[in-house]
Amino acid sequence: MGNAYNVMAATCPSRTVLHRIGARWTVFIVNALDNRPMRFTELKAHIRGITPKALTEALRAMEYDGLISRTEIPASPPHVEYALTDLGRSLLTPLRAIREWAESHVPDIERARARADAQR
Amino acid sequence: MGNAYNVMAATCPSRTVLHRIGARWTVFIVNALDNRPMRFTELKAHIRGITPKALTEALRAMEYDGLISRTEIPASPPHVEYALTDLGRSLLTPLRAIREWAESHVPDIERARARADAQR
DNA sequence: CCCGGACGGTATAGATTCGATACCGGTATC
DNA sequence: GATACCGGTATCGAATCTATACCGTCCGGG
Repeated sequence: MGNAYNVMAATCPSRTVLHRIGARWTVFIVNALDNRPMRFTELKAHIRGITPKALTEALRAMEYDGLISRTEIPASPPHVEYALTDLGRSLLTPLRAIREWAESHVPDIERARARADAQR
Repeated sequence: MGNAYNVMAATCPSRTVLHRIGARWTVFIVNALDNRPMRFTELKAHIRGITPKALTEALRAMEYDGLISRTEIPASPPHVEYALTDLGRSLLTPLRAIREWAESHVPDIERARARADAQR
């Protein structure tokens, strides 16, 4: 059956969805939460180079879209846990594929860039 | 075998690769060039809402990275054709998956957003 | 020869987002 | 009481993206 949505259409709602998936840190967060929930500082340590502001914004946005859940745990000391929702977990396969493509094609891209640089 | 690259490392070159894949228009362009080369204006018409500047920049960047090729065809009238390279074609499968995820999960995301909005 | 249109872009300005850095309130531990 | 960790905010300047207007080349028609 055909799909009701088409990202190529300027005003299609799938555009905003795609925009969120493609946002700077989404792929990192989904991959990081792959096999267990994590706390804020844990995520920050795991995803090297992310600033707390960027992490906060990404987590809030993903929570808003139902990709992750934020749970305050009233233990002592209290802390916060972020976890993938079912919806977020369904993103895991495609985003893991993206991550793997990136990691496995670094030499190809670097070769292409070097060739392009040399051409001038 | 383990991978030599890891996107979670702050300075890993795979970061720049991932950044390019995740750039605003890459997924659109790769999907558009799926089964045939296209000309500039054709791409612009196909990817609704993209500005010529954004398209130019995205195409240049993707050419630099070896994902697409740009060919000036000296016919009459002369024109320009953009096509996926082998490397670009290898991105097709993961990026098509992303597109399909976006198109098929619109209702889920919209429900989540509505629920979050209602909560306040 | 001149006009108009299609093609493949540039130029410029404004809005938006991003990153770096510093700071902060609450809780627990020493 | 001092110190440290957690989960963030605040602020500001730099980089990026969008909208809009414009442009040179080539071509076909009149």
